[in-house]
Amino acid sequence: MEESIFQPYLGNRAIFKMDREILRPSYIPERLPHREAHIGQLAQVLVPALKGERPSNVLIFGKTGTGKTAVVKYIENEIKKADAARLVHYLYLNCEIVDTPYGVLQGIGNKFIENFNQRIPFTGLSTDRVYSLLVEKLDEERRIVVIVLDEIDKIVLKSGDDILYQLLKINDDLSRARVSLIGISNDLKFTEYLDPRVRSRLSDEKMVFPPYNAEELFDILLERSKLAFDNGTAPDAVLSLIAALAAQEHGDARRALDLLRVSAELAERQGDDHIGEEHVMRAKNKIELDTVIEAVKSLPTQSKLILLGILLNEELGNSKLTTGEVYTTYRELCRKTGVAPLTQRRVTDLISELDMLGLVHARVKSFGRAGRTKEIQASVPLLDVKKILEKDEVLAELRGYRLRVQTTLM
DNA sequence: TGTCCACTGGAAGGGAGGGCTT
DNA sequence: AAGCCCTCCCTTCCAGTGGACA
Repeated sequence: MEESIFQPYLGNRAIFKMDREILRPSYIPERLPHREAHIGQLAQVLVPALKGERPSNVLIFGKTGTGKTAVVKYIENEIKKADAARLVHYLYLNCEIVDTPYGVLQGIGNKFIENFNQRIPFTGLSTDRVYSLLVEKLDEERRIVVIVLDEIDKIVLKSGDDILYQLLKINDDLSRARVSLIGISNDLKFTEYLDPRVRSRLSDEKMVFPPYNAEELFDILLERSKLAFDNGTAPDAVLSLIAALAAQEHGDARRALDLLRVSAELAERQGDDHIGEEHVMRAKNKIELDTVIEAVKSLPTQSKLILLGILLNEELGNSKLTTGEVYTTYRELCRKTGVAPLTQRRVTDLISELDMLGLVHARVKSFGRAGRTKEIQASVPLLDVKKILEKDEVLAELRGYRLRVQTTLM
């Protein structure tokens, strides 16, 4: 056999029995422990579709990693297996990715157009045109169309509920096809932002997915590790530890599975034949740091400048800042790098975005006579993140830069 | 009790960049 | 080529505000 640089790492101690995809959250297993009841409930709602009747609309609530998407995908597979599957079109759209009215209509429409040349373009048409095209396509056949809108709260937040209103009354414009909606939301209060008409139509049926507790997470992990590993690779004690850690993070099964997968990868890389608690702890740190680093890397330059400004202040022992201070520093960094500065209004929004990404803590606080403003504090490891920021071409010239001492007094 | 600071965050709108239609 | 349309990223403008201090 030929020598290969991969040779030493191939073969001998493969810790994964099969494909490691099994431990990715996107993998849909044969059984979803502790979600049997939800599957049953949703199946019951959707069963009319198999008889050619329009099912009720459904609204599903639950925090991240509570199995919402998994259940919905599971049902999709089941429907495809059924005899009447031809009549039923089940399509899934993530509104965090397609987050504009135009995008949603275009996305749905294109699932019904096989001919590439006739596809709806991603821009150029008016939304009304796209809607008409969609109606026309849907109505070509007698069929039931179930549209799953995952992260439906995201689109409402961004573009309002007009698009939902339009989709909810699309049946009035159809003569042969029928459309049902399944909305999935992380945010329990999301219906408060909806127009009452939209709210009542959308939530014919409601389902709530509670977070998993530690025992339930343990069962999920056990089930998956049986598929992914040989006996003894992932001891119960390790699975319990992972379950306990993930239970603290609001019962997020996705976190639990990621933790198990990364732990296994670390063990494998180290040449161990089973996962130990130390792998889990290292995996936890690795995941946390990787998440932050990924988020920082993909920030636009302006946001990077803002974040760097906050970190440079922290370096000087100035860890709690006001919007004004952040903006002053930001202006200084813009001058140094020759970047055209944005207005303070815009920077306020970018700071809020950093907050939502979890890279900084920002909350409004009143200092009485001294005004009312955000109190901003970095929540990332200073040195690691600084190093990442300095890799950006524009920020590179700020390497080693120290802030001019502020004129503000203690 | 009222004042007043330093913003906050909504609203409206502009204009660049994508691309369709005629 | 001219005329539209949608989205993104920003700017301009501004009424509103929590609470320390006088």
